[in-house]
Amino acid sequence: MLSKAYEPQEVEAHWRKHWEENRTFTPDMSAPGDPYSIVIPPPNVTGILHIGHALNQTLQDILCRHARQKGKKVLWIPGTDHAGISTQNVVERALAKEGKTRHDLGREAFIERVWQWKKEYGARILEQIKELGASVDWTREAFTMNDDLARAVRKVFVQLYKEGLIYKGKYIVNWCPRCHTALADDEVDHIDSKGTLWHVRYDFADGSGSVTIATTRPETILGDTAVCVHPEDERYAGLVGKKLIVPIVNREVPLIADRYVDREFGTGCLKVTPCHDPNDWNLGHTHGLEFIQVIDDNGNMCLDPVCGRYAGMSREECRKAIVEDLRESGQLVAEEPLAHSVGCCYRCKTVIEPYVSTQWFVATSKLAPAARAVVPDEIRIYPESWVKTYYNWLDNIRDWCISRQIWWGHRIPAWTCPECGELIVSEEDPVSCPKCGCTNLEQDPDVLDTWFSSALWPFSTMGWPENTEELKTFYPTNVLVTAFDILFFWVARMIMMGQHFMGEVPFREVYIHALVRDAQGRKMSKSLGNGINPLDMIHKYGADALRFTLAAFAAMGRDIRMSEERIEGYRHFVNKIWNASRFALMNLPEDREPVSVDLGTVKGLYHRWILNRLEEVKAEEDAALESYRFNDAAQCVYKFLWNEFCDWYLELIKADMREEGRGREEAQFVLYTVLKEILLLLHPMIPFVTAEVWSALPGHAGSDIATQLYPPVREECRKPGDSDDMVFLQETISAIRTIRAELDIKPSCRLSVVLRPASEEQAALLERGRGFFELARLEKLTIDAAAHAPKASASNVVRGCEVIVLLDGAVDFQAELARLDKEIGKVDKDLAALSGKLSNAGFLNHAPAELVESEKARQADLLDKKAKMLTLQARFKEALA
RNA sequence: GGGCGGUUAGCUCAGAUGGUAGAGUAUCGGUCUUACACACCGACUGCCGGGGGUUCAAGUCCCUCACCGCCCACCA
Repeated sequence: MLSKAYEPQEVEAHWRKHWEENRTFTPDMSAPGDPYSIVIPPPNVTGILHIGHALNQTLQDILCRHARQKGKKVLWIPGTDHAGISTQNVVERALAKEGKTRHDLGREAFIERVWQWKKEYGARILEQIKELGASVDWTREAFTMNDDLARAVRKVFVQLYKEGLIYKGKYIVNWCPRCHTALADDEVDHIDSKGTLWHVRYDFADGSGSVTIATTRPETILGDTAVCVHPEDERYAGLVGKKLIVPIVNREVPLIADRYVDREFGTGCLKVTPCHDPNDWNLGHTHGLEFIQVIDDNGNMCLDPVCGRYAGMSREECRKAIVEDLRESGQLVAEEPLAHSVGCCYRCKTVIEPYVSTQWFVATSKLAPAARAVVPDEIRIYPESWVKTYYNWLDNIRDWCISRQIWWGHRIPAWTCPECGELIVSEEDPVSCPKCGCTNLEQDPDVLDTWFSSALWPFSTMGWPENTEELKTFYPTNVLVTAFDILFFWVARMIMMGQHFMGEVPFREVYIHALVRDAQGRKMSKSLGNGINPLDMIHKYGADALRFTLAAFAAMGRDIRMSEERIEGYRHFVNKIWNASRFALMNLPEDREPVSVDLGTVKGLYHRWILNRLEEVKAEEDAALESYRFNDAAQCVYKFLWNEFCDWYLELIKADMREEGRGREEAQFVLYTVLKEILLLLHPMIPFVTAEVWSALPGHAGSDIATQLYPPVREECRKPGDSDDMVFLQETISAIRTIRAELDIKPSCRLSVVLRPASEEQAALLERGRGFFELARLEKLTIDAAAHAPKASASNVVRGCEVIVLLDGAVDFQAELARLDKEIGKVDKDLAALSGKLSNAGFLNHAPAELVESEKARQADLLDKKAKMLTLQARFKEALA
């Protein structure tokens, strides 16, 4: 027998182990069924599971489990990402504690150290994914630095190089002086900050006056090689072409003109430092300027003589010193505060330095048009609102800098010959220079951007470049589930690579889910310490409760504000499932399935009702999941189980269960059927408790719900008419309960009730449902249209049927009067709205006839109700008089 | 500077294709009615951000304003 309250820990551990040992989620390649596949967005090996992962994986798991139920052959590939910069940082920090740097170890030893670290901690995040219950195929676990993925990376690199889609060149790139590496444009975070705009006077060389430039970076003055204005700026008309003297360094530079300059900003006059600003870099090239580097790769002023006394200072120190010097020399004309955004390293938040260096690039600008064209016809993005963002990014894309000056990552497969300078790009390590035969080749020291290997993930994890069974069966994958923050880093690049190398998009659909925020709406982050740790939640409330909460709040296109109370709330739901199941098990045969009965012809109205509702819910959930409306799926089953199955159905069959006979057999079989199917409906969202209960069902020992199919449609159980009859009976019972509660009559006090049905049919229906009124705790029930209404009675009207509760002297008569007034007031309010509608010719002429009819019926019903209630009220008053 | 999203019950949020405003939680009242107090029965709460428009009908579609939040962008 199941314990009284659900205790998740043991149950979850048991099923996790069961599924892993039985390889339940490793697809049988020879099995029939359409393939369905997802690749997991690989979390960083350095990472620990945060709530965003939990959401991401829960949603994928729901889709996978549901697909299995629909008879599909499902492959969900797990794995991790080597996360170049961030992993290197983590290991470097560990080294720093030992007082060492990676340079003390040397490249090889350092990489060895990272692998060691990965071995030790890399499994941690995977363990955490297991705790969530993710039904991934653990036999196919992948890692972006594995040998087979490395082979894919090399092949892709070499081919793109040969096609001219990868090139090497000297450009100005985003440089993190702390991580000591180049970064891609999208790895730069722009953080708003308060800066200063300094206005500095530059004098003409011929002594004929001056211009004033505005800059936020005076330290780069040392590298100025021009001053630029807009060609049509009248303030500077006739001055273009003259020479100016750069302050501090006294360099003579030209005043040039370019339409790039914004006349409105600052003084409309711009100093040009081609080596230290991407725009100035462009100006430098179009105007043939001199390129002078003044800041080094550590963010310090170059030791080169050009920096003079500032050499060796940090950027910040130099800025201060130069401002002071300019102030002294009188060339600082003005300074004003300026709010602007500063580029920062997305990993360490250090201010980015634009830096000229030799890097490798992917010509994404050439790959972008094809990637753009497949949306929305070949790839559908949900919610659709992200399509625009996707287009916008691709339309403005610039080539992707893929080389990183770090050690941890896929080393670039390029070698240079020290003898003749030949550049060799090759899948296999070359032994000698094909041009001069030199054997002393040097491999490029850089590694690839982490996202380069991630971009291949959908096919590299399936064994590409081999033409594997997996690829043949499961590529392209069905859907990619991710948060929007990596739409660009990852999704767009996967599409490009998939198209280029597989000749086919990597997935058919993209589902962009919410970002999980804290209760104040802030992004959860380690630094804020506001994260809800999913593991804590799992340990406290169970994985099922966490998962269901995430699913229930995963409304499309909105962020989720997560708080612990919600998880606690849904823990109650999991417990409810447990207890409803316990009740069922107590009332079912212990060792065998109940005798089956024909569900299409069961007699009890409540059976017909619950079976009909079950059909509706099955269809509803299926439709919701098919269109990624996880919250709708969660909510419809939630309500069905709690408010219909538990609150009404289980209560109603208690009477049947008391004695043996046909009634009990019917009830047992319907109960058994409905419970089983509810478990199936819930299983994708709530895998553990459903698995446990399933295996406890009679005749189900050893059966695993995870391998069961979605419950089939039972057309013969669709009986909306019976269902509505049942609802009428429920409304009648509720009316009695409301009277009891509002008049403060103890539940233990059994009531006498008179029902005066509005029609023969209603009378028959009430008679048929007579037994249900036990739920209102009655002593005597009279069903008779002609029955006399005793004067001392409380009343209400349900669908024309008068509900009259006999009162003895103990009740508060004033309370009943007030209650009647309130009730009549409600009716009046509805009537007012309705009659307005129905007296509107527009409504009568334009609205669908069906609607007009039903509104008229409602009006008639309400008028009838009001009349009856007024009569009852008058009678009641008489009794008081 | 572009683009996107939000504004619904005290709180946190649902409300696909326009047709009587919902859930959890909180609050109030009652109940050990033998599956569940992680429960049950009932009650209460809403000019659906402001204004305008389309429509017989708008929380839902259009315009506009306000305030929040996010994303993108080479404002020196």
